[in-house]
This record gives sequence, C-alpha cells and structure tokens, in this order.
Amino acid sequence: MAATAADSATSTISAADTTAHLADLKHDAVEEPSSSSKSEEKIASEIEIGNLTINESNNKFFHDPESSNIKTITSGDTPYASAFTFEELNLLPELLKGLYVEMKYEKPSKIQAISLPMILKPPYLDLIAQAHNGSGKTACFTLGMLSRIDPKLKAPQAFCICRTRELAIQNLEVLRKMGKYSGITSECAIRAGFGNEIHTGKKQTIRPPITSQIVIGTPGTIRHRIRANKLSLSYLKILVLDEADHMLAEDGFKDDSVHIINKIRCVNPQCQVLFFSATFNETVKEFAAKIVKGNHNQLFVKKEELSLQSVKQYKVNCPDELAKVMVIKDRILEFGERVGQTIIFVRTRNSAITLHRILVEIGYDVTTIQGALKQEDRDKIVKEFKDGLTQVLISTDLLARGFDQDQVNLVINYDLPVKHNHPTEPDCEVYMHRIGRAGRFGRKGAVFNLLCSDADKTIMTKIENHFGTEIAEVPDWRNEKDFVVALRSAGLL
DNA sequence: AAAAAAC
Repeated sequence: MAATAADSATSTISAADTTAHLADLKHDAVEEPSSSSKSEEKIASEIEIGNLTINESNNKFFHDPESSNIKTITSGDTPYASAFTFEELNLLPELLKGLYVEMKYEKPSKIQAISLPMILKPPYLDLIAQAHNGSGKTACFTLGMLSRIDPKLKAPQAFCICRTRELAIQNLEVLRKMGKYSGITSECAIRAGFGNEIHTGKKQTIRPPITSQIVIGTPGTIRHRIRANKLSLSYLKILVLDEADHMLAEDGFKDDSVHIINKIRCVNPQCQVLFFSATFNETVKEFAAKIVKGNHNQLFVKKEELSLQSVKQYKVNCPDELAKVMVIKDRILEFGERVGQTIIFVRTRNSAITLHRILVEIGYDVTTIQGALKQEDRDKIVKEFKDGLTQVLISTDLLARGFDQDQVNLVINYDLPVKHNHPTEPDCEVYMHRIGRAGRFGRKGAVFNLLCSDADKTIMTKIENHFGTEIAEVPDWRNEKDFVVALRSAGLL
C-alpha cells in the first residue's frame, strides 16, 4: 500500500500536522504528536482510491466540541498545513480585526483550521467539506469569500447559494459582521417581499446590475438574475454552496444549482467551488465529486461520528397524538422553558398549523414558521425568536438546516423525518440536521423524539442503526420525574 | 402538496 501511495503523483497531508511537519510533507504518514509509546499504531493510515489519497488524521490541538476525526482527501500536489491561529492564514488586518473584535473568535475551530488553508492557498482548489453541525462551517466559507475579494474591483466576485431565504439572510449577517472593517460590499439575492402571494400585476421595476462584491442568495433568484444579465460572472472567483448535499440532490434545487455551476464554468472555468454541509450521503458524495474540478480537496466525517456528544437524544413512546401534545406542554416544556429555547419539528405545514392551534387552545403560547407564510411574517417570527422574545417555535423542515440560534437547547421531533417518496424510511440526513439545531458550538442540549405507532418505532430503530447509536428511552410519558431525569442527564437542569 | 425556491 505504501508503494502505491509513493508512486502516485499525489501527496498527502495530515490535518494534524504541525509546522515541523512541513519538512516531512512527502512522507507517507505523520505520527500524532501527542501519541504515547504506542505511536507505531497511531500512524495515519492511507488508502488509495483512484488518484486520491486518503489520510486518517487525528487532531487534538483544538478545543473543538467534537473529538472525532475529519478525513482529508487531497488530489493535486499542493501541501497544506493546518492553521493553529488565524495569523497563519495571512489575512488582511481588517479581516483579523473582524474575527477577533466582531466575531469574538480566539482561534480556528477544527474544520476552520483544516479547510481555510485549502480554500485560501493557490491554486485555490475546489473543496467538498463535511463537518459537524455547529462546528463553524459558515465562518469557513464567509472568511474564504471575504479573503479572496479584490477590494478595488466593484463587481461580483463571490456567490453563496443557500437553501432558504432565512439562511441567506443569516449568512449575510455573519459575513457583514466578519467583514465589518473590510469595506467589502455584499447583498442578498432573494425574492423580495412576497411570500406565496399572488402577483398584483404591478409593472416590474427595472433592476440595475448588481455591483456588490459578494452575493448571497437562493438558487432560483441567482439563476434568474444571471439569465437576466443583471449578475455578472466575469469576475467571479469563488462559488459556495451551503448545505451542498441538499442543493445538489433535491428536486428543484439540483436543477438550479447545476445550471448555475455550468454557466459559471462556461464563462469562468477557474472559479473555485466550495461545497459545505454536515451531511453527505454516498450518492451525493459521488455526484459532488463529479461536479468539482479534477484536482480538488475533500473533508469527511464518518456518519457514526456525526452525532454531537453534547446533545442527548431521547425517545418517548406515546399512546396517541394527544399524549404527544401533553408530553410537550406538561412534561418537556414545563422544565425545558427554564433552560433555553425550543424548536418543535413537524412534517407538514398543516400539522404545524394544527399543533400550533392545539397548544394555544390549551393555554400554551408558541409561534410557528412554515413556507406558506408571507415572507414578512417569516422574517418577523425568526427575528422574535432570535431576539429571545419567543421561547418555543414550531417549524417544518424550513429551519431543519443551518438555522443558528445559540439559545436552542431543546429539539422536539413531533414527527420523525421520513423520505418523501418512502414514508416508511427515515431521512437520516434531515434527522441529523434537526438535532444539530441544539448544541451549537459544543453547548448542552436534548432531543425528544415522540413516537406513537409501530411505524414510528421502526423508523426510530432505523435511525439508530444508521448512525450506530442507541437512543435512550424515557420510561413513562406520564411521569414528570422521568423527564426531569432526562433533562438533568443532558446537563440542562 | 413533503418542504423548500421561484417564474
């Protein structure tokens, strides 16, 4: 195996490498610096796949919430060393100031340490990057975009495509905060104003071409602006797909994403492409690898290691739907409200409306968000929740991915996520994203899965098997004490 | 209507 690796034109780096490692880059593997006498066994293992070399890397240098490994795959011959500090990344002083003063960052998280050198170092290879929920992916690509902008050139140089308008707005907020001292201009490209309202027939306003240096938007709008020649591709240096597995797989999103990428490749073949997500199933992984340019980098996490250690998962058997409602109100939220905010996920818009009505009827005030609401209402509900004015939010999978609110400690799956074309099969990716709304950046959290049929139990088991985890059961849905124990064991009470 | 984006 070592011979094949040495013979190949590829070189391998360890994400755990230190500066001392620079001299060692052509070697097959690097010892984990902190390893004991058993260091021989700790040597990074390499597997040859096609022209790619895989390197299992151990990185113990960051106090990251996750201790699990990120697998580095690199093709091409550019060596990369992880960044222990932001200074090593040769950022402009204005950006460093943004990181320290505005973002209050001290040093790179694990995914930032590994991915930022890959993003920022010529020849600016494409990157497929997977990392845990709440581990700092957004900062990776926002910093990547900001760093690559030529400040003197007032034209779009970076795009970020997001799955929902909420996510586009959230990412723009992060970018502007981080880039506060940089003078770099940015804007959202999302469909303004209307939700699902019917057009009034008002004449369209004539839109000027976009001059912002960074454009963050939803796929339909970006595609439309490009086609209308209002969004230039001529100076584009970097394209980011946030929640990339979703953007490349789901009906409606896939078409737009692929179309935009192809269009960019036509005009601007050397444009760097970054795919970021907490989840990449095997199918999407292969598809993504076909889309990126031949020489590219990949970072992956094993699905068994994707669960957040700081978030405790529970299942609760409920005899019927009413029991679910009672569990939410009288068992979980009774105590849960003291420890932070809660998101309750449901499967459909209708069950969001129904659950909202029932909870209000029995005297419990909640807010609800789903895609059929007008955009201004959606914005208001998100803002109230982010400002801490509301405590409990019911949501469809609209907020399942990417939504970042530190104070969310509790996630309740009123309905388990299932595949739309296969209602007996769980959607494990969505499950992982939902539970990732709690426990941001290593915070404590708890998830309650409410089950009320054999079908639910089967789906739950399939989820447990998929991630190789066992989910603890709350013994009796009627027993308040059982829930106190659960919350306490999650570190929340 | 699974939900989401958007013409």
